[in-house]
Amino acid sequence: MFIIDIQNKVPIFEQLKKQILEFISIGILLPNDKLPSVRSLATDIGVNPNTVSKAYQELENQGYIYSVKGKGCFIADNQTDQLIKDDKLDDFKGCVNEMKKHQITKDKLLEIIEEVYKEETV
Amino acid sequence: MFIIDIQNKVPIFEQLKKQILEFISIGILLPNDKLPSVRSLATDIGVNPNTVSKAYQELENQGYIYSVKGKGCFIADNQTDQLIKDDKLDDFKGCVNEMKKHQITKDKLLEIIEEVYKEETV
Amino acid sequence: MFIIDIQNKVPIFEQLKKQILEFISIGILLPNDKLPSVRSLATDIGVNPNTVSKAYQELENQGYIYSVKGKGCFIADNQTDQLIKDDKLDDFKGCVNEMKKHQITKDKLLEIIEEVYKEETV
Amino acid sequence: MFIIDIQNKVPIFEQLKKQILEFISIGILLPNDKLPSVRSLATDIGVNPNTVSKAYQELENQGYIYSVKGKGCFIADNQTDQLIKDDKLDDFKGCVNEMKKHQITKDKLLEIIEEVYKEETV
DNA sequence: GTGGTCTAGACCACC
DNA sequence: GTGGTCTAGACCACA
Repeated sequence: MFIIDIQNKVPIFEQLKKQILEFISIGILLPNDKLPSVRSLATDIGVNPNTVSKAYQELENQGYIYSVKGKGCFIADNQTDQLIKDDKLDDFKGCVNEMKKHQITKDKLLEIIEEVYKEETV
Repeated sequence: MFIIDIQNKVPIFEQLKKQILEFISIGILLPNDKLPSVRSLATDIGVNPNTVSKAYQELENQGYIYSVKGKGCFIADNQTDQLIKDDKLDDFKGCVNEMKKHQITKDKLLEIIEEVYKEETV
Repeated sequence: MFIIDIQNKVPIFEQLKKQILEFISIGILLPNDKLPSVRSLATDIGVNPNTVSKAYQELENQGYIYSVKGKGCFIADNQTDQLIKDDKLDDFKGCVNEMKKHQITKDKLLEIIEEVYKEETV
Repeated sequence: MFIIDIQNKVPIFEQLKKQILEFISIGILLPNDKLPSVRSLATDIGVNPNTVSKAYQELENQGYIYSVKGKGCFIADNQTDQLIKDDKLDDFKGCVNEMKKHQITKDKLLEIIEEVYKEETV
């Protein structure tokens, strides 16, 4: 289910977080769905349990999931997917600002958006 | 001329690289222009010369500048500004792909672009 | 395993890079093999860890190895040995061109090649 | 007459030396020919006179040229061109050894030599 | 434990 | 003066 790339510079726990958020955003993980246990997920993707634990803890601190002692971790229910999308849009805005700083024209950006959204989803 | 934020988590030498690339991209630094010397820039922005040196060396390895022992560092002359913009556009494309993955609509993105490009440049 | 000559004018980190590339080329170091840790190698060959680190980082930037924080450095897996050999052959071509410029005859070169390849490997 | 590339990593005085040796090797500069004066050559190619002087001094130390006070520098006459070619062949031998170390086959090298020597001289 | 960044201060080659 | 290399020793993030 989860794919992590050890060669990638972004830390493993961040990759995990990102994928979980993506699944929530898309609707694969719904509010109150149970996440895999730290230990099982760790062995599944071949990483240290501490790493999975760190990802879960950060997600919990940010309110995207909640943990129940002795039961596991679950997706939070308060418009989580919308919060995630807002975060992502903030990222996008930052990116656009970068482009503007480099004096890249609006048209170039629109062109790229058209191109990306025309492609079939893989 | 250069502003670095020592508190920021992004490494100082990366901040430096980014600003130099920005200046090239905008046209403030033109091909064959001389960059400040390692030592002078280091004292200017209050960091160790090694840190500036690392930034310069990485820029050189990436072909954006060239260094001449005993003379200084200079902006490379091969359409450097265009190469930088292309790199940036690649970043943007990656970002748009991210948005698409999160099932964010094209309209949202267009909206944000309009918003950013309407603002006065600071 | 690695031998560096501190007297030599070629920088230590370059000597290191060269030997690592040689080992990859020969097949002593295979894709995804782990390189010695920065610190252990540094003490082994009696240099500063920063020096080893610089060698590793340059090899990474050039795509020959990849590093994972908290785990170590590993040989890259994309036909790295072939890429290195191609680089070397480019060097050779440049060298032959030099000889031609100096109006050295082809026969002289062939003679030397025979001589070198006849010798026992040390 | 002389072409120096400031962007090149090899020091200017080395580039100069190399070109003078090349001209001797080819026969453009003959024994007892006069080399341009340090100052005139320096202004011609736009470098510091010290740099030209250093090149000349090293060539003199190595016996390729001789200087006469108040008159200038001249090409030495004792089989200079042959000495240069021998030096170059030593370089070539070193290069071939490098190739052998990387387990590159003799055939590959022969192939490249054929290729280079088939080309028209530019 | 690992690699990555940074400082302080030294020495060298080149111009 | 310039950039390039190296050491010693520190601190951080990641696993």
